[in-house]
Parts: sequence; C-alpha cells; structure tokens
Amino acid sequence: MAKGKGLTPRAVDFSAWYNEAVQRAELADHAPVRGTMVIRPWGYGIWERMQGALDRMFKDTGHENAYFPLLIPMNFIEREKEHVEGFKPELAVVTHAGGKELEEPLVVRPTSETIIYAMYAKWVQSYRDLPLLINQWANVMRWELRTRPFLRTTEFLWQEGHTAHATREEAVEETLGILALYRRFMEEWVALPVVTGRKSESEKFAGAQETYTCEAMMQDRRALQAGTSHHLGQSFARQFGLTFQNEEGTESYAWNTSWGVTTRLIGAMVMTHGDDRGIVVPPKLAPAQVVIVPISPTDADCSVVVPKAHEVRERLATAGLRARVDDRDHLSPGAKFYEWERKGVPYRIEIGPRDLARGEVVLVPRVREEGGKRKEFLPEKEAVAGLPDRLGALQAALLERAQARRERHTYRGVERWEELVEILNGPGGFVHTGWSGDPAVEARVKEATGGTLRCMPGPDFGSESVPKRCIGGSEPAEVEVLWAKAY
RNA sequence: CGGGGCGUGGCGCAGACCGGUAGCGCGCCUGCUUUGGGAGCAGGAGGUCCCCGGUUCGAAUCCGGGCGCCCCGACCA
Repeated sequence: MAKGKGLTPRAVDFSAWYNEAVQRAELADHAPVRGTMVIRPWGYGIWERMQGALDRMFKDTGHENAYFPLLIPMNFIEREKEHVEGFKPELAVVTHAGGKELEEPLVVRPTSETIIYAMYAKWVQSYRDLPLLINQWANVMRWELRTRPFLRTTEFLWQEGHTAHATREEAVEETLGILALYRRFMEEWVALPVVTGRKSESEKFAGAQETYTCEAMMQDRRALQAGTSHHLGQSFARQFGLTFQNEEGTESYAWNTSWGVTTRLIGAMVMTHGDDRGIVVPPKLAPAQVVIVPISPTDADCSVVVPKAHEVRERLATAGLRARVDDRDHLSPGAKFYEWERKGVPYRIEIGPRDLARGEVVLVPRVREEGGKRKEFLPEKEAVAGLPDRLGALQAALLERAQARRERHTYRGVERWEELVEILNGPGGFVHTGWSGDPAVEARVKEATGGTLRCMPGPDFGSESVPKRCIGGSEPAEVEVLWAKAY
C-alpha cells in the first residue's frame, strides 16, 4: 500500500493500483487462509445488485433457482474423464469428519456439474420433463496457486446454471442464449463491453463440447474472461445416466449446458472504470448512488443542515434513487469527500449553511466529463429532479468510454507473425488474426508473448475482412481469432 | 511449483551491519477548539519484535531450523 494518502497511479503500477483500490474502497480484505478474502459490505452490496439483475434475467427466460450441496463424492468428479483432469489439481478434499477418516473422500465443489446431473438423472424420465432449467447461487473452491482479490481467489461466489434438453439444437440455443444474456447484462449493468466468441480446444472448459466466453479488456489492455457458457453435449448425461424417453418411446441421453459468472465481475468493474482516485461504480450497481454530506460549521448550523440533508435524501429515495447521508461528526467534510470518491459513489451532494440560505445544493460528479464543471450549484428541486437523468447518462458514458478504449487498442487484420508479437509484447491489446486451427500455433504465441487465444469472435465482433493466412505460417486460415494477454 | 523480497502496537515503517530490553508517522480513545477538499492542541491506550532452538551475563539485533505473507514466472473463473 502506498504510504501517502492517494493510490499508486495506474500508469506506475497497475497491479499495485488495483490492490490498493480494492482495499481502500473497502470492497474486500484478505482473510487468514491464503487466497481467501472477505467481501465487505460495500463490495457485497455491488454483488447483490449484480445478483438481482441477473436473477431477474434468468427468471424471465424460464430458469428457476435451486441449491445443491457443497460436498460431492470423489467418485462423481472422477466419472467424466476430461472434467477430472481439468479439476484434479485444484480440488480441496475432505478426508476426515466426525473425528474419523471417511471411507470415501468428499470434494468441496469446484463446480457442480457432476452432482447436479446425478440428481437430474433421478428427476428426468420423459421428454415431458425437459427442458430442465435450473440455476444456483453458490460458493465454490479451487485451490489456486496464485491469487488476487476478486480475480482469482481460492473460494469465490458465482451462479451456475445447469440445463438439460431433449435435443442438441435446444442445448446449443440455450448456450448461445445465455451468452447473449450475459453480454447484455455486462453492457447494461456493469458498463462492461465484451467480445463474445467461442473458445479453442485448449482453452475450453474441462468436459465441455464447446465453450463460449465474454472477454473484456481491462485498462492495462489485458483480457479478462468475464463469463462463460458451455455446451456440454451428452458426456455428463452418459456418465450419470441422465436419460429420457422421447415421443417414440426410445431412450436417449439428454443434452446439457452450464454457464456461470462470478464475483470476478467486481474485479472487472474496478479495472475497467477505476481511476487514480479510486474505483468508480456504475450507477446501476452502486449500493449508494448519491451521498449527501452536510457541512455544518456550528452546532446551530448542524441542527438545520443535517435534517435538511435527510429531507433531500427522502426526496431522492422517492425519485427511486439510492442515497445516503454521511452525518458522521468526527470526520471533516474533506475526509468524507475523499472516502466516497475512493468508493466510487457516482454523485455527491453538499449542503451547507450558505446553500441553505439560497435554497441550493452543491452537486459533484465522481466522473467529470472533459471540460465539465467540478461543482455545480443548483436549486435543490432541480438537483433532485435532474439526478435520475444524470445517473443514466453516466451509466451510458462509462460503457462508451470503455468501448472506445477497447477499440483504440484493438488491432484487426494482422497478418504478420512479427506484428502480433510486437503488439502483445509492446503496448498490448486485442489482436485479430487468421488461424488454421492448429494448437501448435497457440503454443508458439504463448511461448513468444505469453498471450493466449481468447476466442473466435462471434458474429458481432468479426472483422470485415479476415486474413486468408494463419498467423502461424503459410497455412490457410480457417477462422478469425482474438489474441491477448489475459488475467 | 521455481526466482526474489519481507515478517517489529490496527496500518505503513525505523532500529539489525556495531547485542544492553523498542521508537516514528498515520489510525484509535478522552477533552476542548473545529468543519465548503484528507482539522488543531492537550492528555491517553495499545507490542509474546512470526515460531522453535542455539550462542551470550544479556538477543528485535548474531547462528541454525521451521512457518507465514507479498511480488515476478509456469497452471486457472
């Protein structure tokens, strides 16, 4: 942590800035066990906003919530071959309980495919039981070697959707439907522009047939996988006997999908919108959208100004906004200003005796537009009436700003190997090239730059003209791909 | 799991080379004065100096062995 009062500037050390920004916004704090963290009320409040929005979207598309157990029999995890290979190294296993060694070890879920499809197998007999569309909000544990708050922790919170369908087509439709839902959520709520696309064989989820991803660009131009949606095919159904009788009376295996987003989205929010003064929380996610700081130099002022502040808060609440009064009396106004700016509250209202006399309040945005005024003195009514629009405009501006930044650092139609290497090892960014589909090329890129194939961009993100040659050599390109260094 | 760094009041650090029983800033508590960009003064609380062992009359300091954390690389939402 920087010794002074401010944060390490992003340009000096982005990673140090991130850690300090998270810590000093009181989003999270390190817990005693390595790689674990406490999500503090401010951070959890943001997560609750995310949950609320996503949950409504899931329900609107016919999904229901349920809850499956934390502990999974070891042999469940071991059934699906690729799945177990993917997760074995990072499993936490319970070997003792009730003072005795267990006959069969229990795995702390790293994800719940196995236990969920085992249960689905009991519930599904007929095509009439399908589709089965269930989501759960849960914690999972993956024993990561290198951790960072929100981006990678040993335990994290997420939602995992698990569906079963009668046909492959339906499952694919679900997978892509959720991908689109995620994109909409990220853009509209997190103000996070993402590139959606399909993962290559080497990057896809362990056990999936196809993995689709939302890739976002952080301010340091590295990619962050913000959400994934998997078409699982029938491999889990086969391992867990998830079968149904179709209309003709024949028994067949169900088709599954799974999809998830995690508290990592909070990290994405921080690294996308934050500035050198702290984090910036998009209005739709902010637990408090407006903080009101009463300025009351004397006790006499205090007895008028503080009630006034609460009155304004009431008016804002009536207008549908989340507002708080910071009437702590042991902090100076300046100290409060800095604190709420670090926490990313979109707007601040100051009310002092001078404003009161004029029937005004002072309105201060967390993010100033180019050449925008720092403080505005407005009649109280006007300020209250105008805030919903201002918050809406900020929400839109954050997305636009992030989108513009991503476009500035996106390179399309790159054909020469040297150019790819120079960009990834130099300024960094998203690089679109052609690809033959040969995994050896992925390995070479990783070797040369540390960058990886983030995805094969979907319809909205492909380039107008795609290189004919694979970036790795002279073979023809099969697809367009997106390369970047990733978190 | 390899390379580097660090463990000293809540936080950030000094003290260590040269052994003598712990100090600074911030924060915290009490009181008074304050309040429009991180308040001032006065008083006060708070430390098994990561752990175990060794050397020594005496160890935060020297030696040996552990443990933990952070940063950088390989694996991962």
